[in-house]
Amino acid sequence: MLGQHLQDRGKRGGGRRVRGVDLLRHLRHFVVVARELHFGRAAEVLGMAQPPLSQSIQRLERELEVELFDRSRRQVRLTTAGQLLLGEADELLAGEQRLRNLIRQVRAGALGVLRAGVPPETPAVTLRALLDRLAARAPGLDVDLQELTSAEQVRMLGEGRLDAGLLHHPVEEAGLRFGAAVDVPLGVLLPRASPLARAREVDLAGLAELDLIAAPRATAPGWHDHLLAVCRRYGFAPGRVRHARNPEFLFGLVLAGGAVAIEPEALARREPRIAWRPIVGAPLVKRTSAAWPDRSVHPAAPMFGQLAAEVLAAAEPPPGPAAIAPATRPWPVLFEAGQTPVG
Amino acid sequence: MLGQHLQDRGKRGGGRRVRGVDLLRHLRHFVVVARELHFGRAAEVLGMAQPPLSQSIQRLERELEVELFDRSRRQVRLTTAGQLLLGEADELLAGEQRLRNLIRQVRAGALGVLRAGVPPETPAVTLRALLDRLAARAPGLDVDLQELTSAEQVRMLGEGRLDAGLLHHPVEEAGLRFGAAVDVPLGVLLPRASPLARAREVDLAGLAELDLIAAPRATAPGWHDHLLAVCRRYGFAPGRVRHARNPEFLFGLVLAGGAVAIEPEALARREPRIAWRPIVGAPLVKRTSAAWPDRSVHPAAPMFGQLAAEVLAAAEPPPGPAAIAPATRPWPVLFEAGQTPVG
DNA sequence: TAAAAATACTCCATAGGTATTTTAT
DNA sequence: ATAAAATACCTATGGAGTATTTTTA
Repeated sequence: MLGQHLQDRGKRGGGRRVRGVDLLRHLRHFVVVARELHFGRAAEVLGMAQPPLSQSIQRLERELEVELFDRSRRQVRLTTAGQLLLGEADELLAGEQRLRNLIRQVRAGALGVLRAGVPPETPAVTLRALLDRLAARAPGLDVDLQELTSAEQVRMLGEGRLDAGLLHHPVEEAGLRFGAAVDVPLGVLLPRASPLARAREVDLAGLAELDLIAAPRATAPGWHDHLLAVCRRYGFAPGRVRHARNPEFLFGLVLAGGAVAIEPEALARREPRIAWRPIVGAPLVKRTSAAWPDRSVHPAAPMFGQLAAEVLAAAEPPPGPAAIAPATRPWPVLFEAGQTPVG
Repeated sequence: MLGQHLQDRGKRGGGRRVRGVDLLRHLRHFVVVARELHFGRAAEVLGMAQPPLSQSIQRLERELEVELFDRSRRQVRLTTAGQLLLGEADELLAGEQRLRNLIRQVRAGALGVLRAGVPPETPAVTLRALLDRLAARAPGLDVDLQELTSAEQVRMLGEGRLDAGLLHHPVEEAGLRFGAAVDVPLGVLLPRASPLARAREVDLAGLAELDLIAAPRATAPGWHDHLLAVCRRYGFAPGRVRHARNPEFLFGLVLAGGAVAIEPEALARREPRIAWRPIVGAPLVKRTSAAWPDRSVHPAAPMFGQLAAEVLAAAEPPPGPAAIAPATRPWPVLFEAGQTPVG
């Protein structure tokens, strides 16, 4: 059996595929033919002769085991399979361009500075962990971390004055891409002395007539609207909304009585006189994720997003590993009988 | 100049690249080496010998003109560039899998049925146009169009009982992907006889004390909350929200007086006794886009999304071509000095 | 019969294999 | 001294070229 290349030539169910084809090259050919619907012109566009282009498409069709064009008539037409492939092929080729652009930017380690925003309430340990991990993963990258509200980050990302941000959802802005999100369950902050603090859980409807303490709407408008909408829906229509820009003032308002805040448990731990109680039915979570612009992406922005998600998830141990949001990668592989070609 | 292969061999700024490399193959190699951090083991995983793997990585490094690994010590380490490439490479390879899965599903034209949802208020002409285009682009595809509210669609998409939907934003649901969105400006529906209808535009604050007519919240919770939040912010706190499930009842409530609806202009055209007036500052648009599940994507779902966006945009002629939402493709190429490799 | 795609063949560089050398611990 | 990667060299095949044939409107 030495040196015997075992090439079972069974046509279906194990085609021999000794080496496979250069898929990206063939797809580049395919999209041009699909656009021109004429092999001769397409070959001209591609700067090659017509016969090898015909062969290239044939190879692709054999590789994918599907007919892409209908050449039964004089006019070439796309088959349904071809139509569907065209969309995916465009995406894949765009992905190749993204990758090459990324590398071009990063060449020679000239990463420069990543201007990144984090929410103002981020604890120092989280910042520290984030900076440490960035330094470990991308030596040579300078990180300019700034404390900014979600609204400020959205604005600065749009203006190109920020490369990446860590912000609170929902954000309706177009032109942004988001990394993995982390959901943190919210509860009610009460004075320990409050009668409401005696229960293990608090019902939002039971807060009626109290004021609500929240960051000013301009800080994160999407979140602010969502918070109020959910409160109202569950029967808590706050008499007034009191604005607190920092935790200290917020604690002061809570301790003064007559008002509650709805925040993550971690925040309450900073002030021993304040109790945190989950909300019945857990209707509110704060979703945080990294964001960066659609275009002119800083090469390290997605890495920042991934590390930020890891750090946030680690800072929120209680619900176990389930706290991490659905998609670690924005575009996961479809898990459907997919064998991984590996040669 | 006949047949003269012009191959300038300048090392930088135009490397000769007679044929280029099979990027996907090399990236498959790269990700395994990056995972194992050991060429020998990686070669074993890949089912190949170590020397060609070393060469493969070297070729990739030459192709991208960047160092990916630090082999100066006995332990192989990723460089910063390698770290960054790893993320993009994973995505690109995931894209390849998506593409191959798509083709596998579509092989032999066995597309089956696309179960698609559309909003109940969709006009018949729009439905007709959508079905016609789908039939043209994907002969052999059966489309099962159902009129469903946004909330129903989200639920059914999650349960796998729907392949694609056309729904109203915002939708916070995880596990969904969205196609191109279309924004339709909203205005106020008033009885023609109303004094408010005399002005060219209506100020939301001027509606105070009126009731608001809207679909029940359960129809599209995200949209409902957004609508009320914006109304309140602009000084229109409706005394009551009256629920109308269909246009006829909505018209009836408007004509009865004492209540207004906030809807697209197209809706108002169905009832001559009702006037449509834009809102000062145009603070409200209805954003509609197709959605489909993250995983187990029906092969025709993205095509449905694209066609739906085209049809919706065409049905909304006034603002010209600018009505189409930002990203036609979810992940556009970065336009940054990117030359398209075309050979 | 004419335009257009497919086939037949030739050539070369990439991608893989085996044997051996270099390097860092 | 040894594990591990790099280098040297060989082979085969995919991808592109030119010349020619087949096909359909």
